[in-house]
Amino acid sequence: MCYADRMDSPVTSLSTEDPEAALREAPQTIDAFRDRLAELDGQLPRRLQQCADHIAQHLDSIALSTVAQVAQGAGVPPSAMMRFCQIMGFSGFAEMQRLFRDVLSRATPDYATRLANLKAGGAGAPSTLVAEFVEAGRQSMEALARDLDETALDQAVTTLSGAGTIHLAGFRRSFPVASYLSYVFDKLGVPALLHDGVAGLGQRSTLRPGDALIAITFAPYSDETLALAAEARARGMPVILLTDPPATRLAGLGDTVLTVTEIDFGAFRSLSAAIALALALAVAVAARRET
Amino acid sequence: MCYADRMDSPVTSLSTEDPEAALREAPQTIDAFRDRLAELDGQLPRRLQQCADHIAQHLDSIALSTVAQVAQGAGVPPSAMMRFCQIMGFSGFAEMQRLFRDVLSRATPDYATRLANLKAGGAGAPSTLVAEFVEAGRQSMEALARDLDETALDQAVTTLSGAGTIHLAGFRRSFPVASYLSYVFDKLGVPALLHDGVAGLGQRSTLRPGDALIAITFAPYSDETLALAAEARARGMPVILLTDPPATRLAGLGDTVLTVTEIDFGAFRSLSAAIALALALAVAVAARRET
DNA sequence: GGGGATTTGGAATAAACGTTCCATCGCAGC
DNA sequence: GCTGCGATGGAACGTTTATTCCAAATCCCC
Repeated sequence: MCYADRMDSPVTSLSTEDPEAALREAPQTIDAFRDRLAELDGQLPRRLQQCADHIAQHLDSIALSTVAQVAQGAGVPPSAMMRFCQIMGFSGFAEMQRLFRDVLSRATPDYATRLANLKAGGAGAPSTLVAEFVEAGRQSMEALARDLDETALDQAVTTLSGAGTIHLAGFRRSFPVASYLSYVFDKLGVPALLHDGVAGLGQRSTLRPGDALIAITFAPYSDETLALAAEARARGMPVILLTDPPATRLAGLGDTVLTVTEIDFGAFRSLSAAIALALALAVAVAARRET
Repeated sequence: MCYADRMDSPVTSLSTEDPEAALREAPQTIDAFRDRLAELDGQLPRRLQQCADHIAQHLDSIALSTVAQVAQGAGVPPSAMMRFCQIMGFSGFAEMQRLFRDVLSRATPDYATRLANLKAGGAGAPSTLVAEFVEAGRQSMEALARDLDETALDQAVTTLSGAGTIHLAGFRRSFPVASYLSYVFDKLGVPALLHDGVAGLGQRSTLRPGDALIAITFAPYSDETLALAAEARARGMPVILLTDPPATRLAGLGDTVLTVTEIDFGAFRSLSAAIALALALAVAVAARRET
């Protein structure tokens, strides 16, 4: 099947003085690790390919698992996993694991301790609140990375990069996101219009053919935003909805629905994830417009 | 096996029927762990106190270290560390470590993998941007937790909870933060006024004795915000500055200076940390006002 | 279909690590 | 100063975990 050893068959035989393939240095960073993984992909025997596939999808688990566990996860005997580690350039599993452990421990130098100390300030103390919001924000970020719908995002970028003016709608809780988008689009030179509802004046007449709308609203949804989205749709404009899951009630309102799971603390949400997604959207649109 | 006899063996060798100290169950969460640590503090023999002190300040390192390493860090022989684990209620170091490992692995289920996958989408791809902004936001959050000046925060809360109306100033990049604060204060029933600069109208006349100002501005600082802060000070109002470090240029402008290190990606910042801090500030102020 | 080479799985081995035990030490009360 | 008790440190032990090795299986090429 994938025995491609007619092509100079490099890789596995680290034996002699093969100048081309042998003597791989062990990856020093996670990125280098992934590069090596990609490079090896497709030219490995079956069991080793299983190792590679499984590891590629469970990078995190390496730091805290034993060979036996990782091997079982990949459906191979431990010895196969050992071979795989050596092919990757490490002396063995232990050395490979050290790479991931180092990253993990450097990622949180004293973060957890500090957070715990802040929390220990006592219920209601300002520093405790900061800790809680930091925690919520961090979790929101992770949820965003985990649950992002790349297809929907790509679609949104495509739609928006082809639009004339980009209209921005977001009230109440969502207004900060909308206003930041407005700022960012302005800096990037993308025509965008923030519907801010000042003085109760509508700006509906600015919705023109060829434009698009980004509507940002979280449950309980804002009537103004929904109305604006409906109006835009009625005029045949594409609508990008940025909301929280499940977006069932809004399904008919947007051509593209982007969802972010924002972890609340108390009654307030951090907006971190929504802003990060909005920012990425804006920069991607600007980049595609320029080309 | 060690988990089995945890059930029937009454924990450590703390004598027999001591009703006060004995029969400790092992902490199941990090918070419970810290509680137990605090409870034990001061009533331990010298070496064990050393263990407690060191561990309290290096909670993170437990998950990825061996007994020998932790013991060496605390300056005690491994056996002392073992005794400490048992006094904490665990069967041994392994069981204690499991608590921290579980937390660590649950904290990042597949986060790192997912991030790496997103990044691998190729430079400029929307998902790559999301990954970058998520990373930036997460780092900002950690920086906030690490560098928070609790004294300044407490001072700000005290000042604001005694104020009449709270004025909010933040333009351009800082406007989303200010507007969110405005929303939150409103929901919390705290009188607050957002200086939004609509139509170039000033709102300076609303600055009244007994009020306070929260001015949010990041380098390069916005002139409007600085001017408003100066005006407020001239009228004898307390000014809370929310800015990025170093705030040297602003030192004379605010009675209390709160700094957040926001990690940028490209030319844009996530605002996550600023919003988290602002949110905590608002909730703390509201809580103190009610009492 | 047979020969040579590679791959595979599991058993054997080695290392690391956690845990326990006991002799020694230090200290408080008598 | 002696006695008793807890604390201490290090060495010994047992378990877990990584690693190696080799015989059997598989595959490719001729």
